Amino acid sequence: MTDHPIRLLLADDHPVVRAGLRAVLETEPGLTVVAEAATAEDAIARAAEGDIDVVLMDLQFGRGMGGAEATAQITARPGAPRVLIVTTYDSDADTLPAIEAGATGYLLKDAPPEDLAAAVRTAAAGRTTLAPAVADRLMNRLRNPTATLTRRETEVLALVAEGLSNHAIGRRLHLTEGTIKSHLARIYTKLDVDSRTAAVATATDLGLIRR
Amino acid sequence: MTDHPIRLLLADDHPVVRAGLRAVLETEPGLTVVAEAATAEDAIARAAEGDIDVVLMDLQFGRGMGGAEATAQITARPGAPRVLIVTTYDSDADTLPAIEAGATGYLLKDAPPEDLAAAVRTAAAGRTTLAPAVADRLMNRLRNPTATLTRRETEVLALVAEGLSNHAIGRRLHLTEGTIKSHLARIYTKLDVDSRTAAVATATDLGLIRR
DNA sequence: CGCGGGTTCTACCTTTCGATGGACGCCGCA
DNA sequence: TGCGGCGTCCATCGAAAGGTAGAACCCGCG
Repeated sequence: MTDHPIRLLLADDHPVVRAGLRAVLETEPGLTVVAEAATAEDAIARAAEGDIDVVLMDLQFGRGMGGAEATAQITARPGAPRVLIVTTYDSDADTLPAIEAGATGYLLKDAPPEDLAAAVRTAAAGRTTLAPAVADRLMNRLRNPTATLTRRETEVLALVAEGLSNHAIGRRLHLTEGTIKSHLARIYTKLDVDSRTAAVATATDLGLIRR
Repeated sequence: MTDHPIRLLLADDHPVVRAGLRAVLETEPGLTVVAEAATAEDAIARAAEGDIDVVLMDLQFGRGMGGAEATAQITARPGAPRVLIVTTYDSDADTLPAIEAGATGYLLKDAPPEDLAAAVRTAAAGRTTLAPAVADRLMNRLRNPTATLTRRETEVLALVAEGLSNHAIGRRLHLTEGTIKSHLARIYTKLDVDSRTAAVATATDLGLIRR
């Protein structure tokens, strides 16, 4: 631990949430909010100035870059601040990219204030805090490794999820209908399902495709 | 306008959001936060005490009742406070039930603080404020009236969305496969699609089924 | 009472899908 | 260098789903 207070940057597109984080964290001894950012781009620029210890980063910004990519860019620099994800969502599709991007912790916004402050201090020290729900998800991920789809397969499955027929997907991707069927067959075995709708259902559950 | 300050109840399961709303609204003259609730059930009980003018209500609570149902129960009583929805989401599936439940306004959490305060004053006066995105959605809804599915049809479509085959759906609902096909045919014409996956896609877009 | 709408069912035909098997090229590893 | 695994691509055939055209039942409502 250093002897100066921990300096925070709040990155969230919701003014109300920024005000709430500020209100909660500024009452804590040893914590100071020195800046706010309403977009991911602003957060990157502000974090580069070098006077920040911990960034509290939302994942979903209304427009522009997402929090995961911003996290990657912030942590890429030498001497970068720690990034603590504070978001509402805990789906697979969100948590894993954020953690891969170099986030030091992952909290949900329903966390009580004392947990939040504790996580900030932990992050400032370089150690990791995970929300229980996120930790569970990661453990499950390690226990049953999720089927990983190739680029082509996810591409095909995404179009299936939009309701396109095999023939239409083939035309869209400049492939034969037979090829689409072959890709789907592999997808079915990987996801352990036997129909396109079931594949879409489990893939969205696993966060393999959007929606 | 009355001469006493407008008394507010904050109903949101996120402590950070409650703190943010409190910080934003208490700096406004003529507004007082007199209570907070972390669950929909608490909000109903607190609103029944009669000393509240406006309830700021989230739609998504972690567990238990949702904000829409809580809104309905609060506004059902005589002399009930106004309910202003303040939420992150603006999907069809969320907005319409809330408005039907008697909400006086619908804001998104990315609203700037001054809009929030203005909406609270408008709500206290009994008039409606809608976020622009929500207003757009309602206008579109009026222009192209959404297909309405019967109970049976939504039931069938929900099972389709889970990946079941027509035969499996028939067994689940104690119906013939032919009946399922008949229901689906009607669903397709209503939604103007021609496949089960397309039906699931547009139905989820329209908020007719969950996920 | 008649009428419309929701629900259930039947039958036949066409289209699409899913299962299977095979082929080619790329890349890593022996 | 050769071999096998993997991603990609294609074709064939039985099974499932979709299109069409009915018909009957129940129930609420004018």
